[in-house]
Amino acid sequence: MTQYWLMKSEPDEVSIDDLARAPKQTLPWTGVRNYQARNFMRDHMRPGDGVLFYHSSCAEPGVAGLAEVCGAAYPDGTQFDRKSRYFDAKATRDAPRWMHVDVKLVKKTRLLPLRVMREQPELAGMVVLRPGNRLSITPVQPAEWRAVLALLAPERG
DNA sequence: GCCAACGTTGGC
DNA sequence: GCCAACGTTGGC
Repeated sequence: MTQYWLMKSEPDEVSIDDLARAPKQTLPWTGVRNYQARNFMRDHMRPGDGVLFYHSSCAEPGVAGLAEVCGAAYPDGTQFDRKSRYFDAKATRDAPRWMHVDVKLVKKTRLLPLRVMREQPELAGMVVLRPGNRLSITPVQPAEWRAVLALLAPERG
């Protein structure tokens, strides 16, 4: 059964346009260094799961597009790379600590600002909107997914 | 740049 | 295993 997720990315690092320009419009979701977020990718994501691609830590945070999970989780190469800011000295090839999935663009949408999302009663329960939430990957309920898609529908301008 | 929230680390 | 200190996230 398809599940839905919200995945945060800083557009200065990886934006929805970067995803659109990537080969096969697919990028590996590297650099996650939080166990809960890793566990979502490793244990719960399935190919075809829906992803809200969210821009964070920027002038206008919000949902910038739709994407989907493609493939199962596999070890994050950056944990072994001494030159990477994501290097993890405690990770080994035999016992990798950090796993990630690949994410493929479905479509870039107009921006749905966080500010607008907060105004929607049907989105009030979204994990990402909870005060103090810092988790970079959060589950999205089917009803929340449908509500976001409705808010992004072109006829709503 | 501020600061609240919260995850991680490490001493005990 | 507790918990204080510290670092990071991320909206504002």
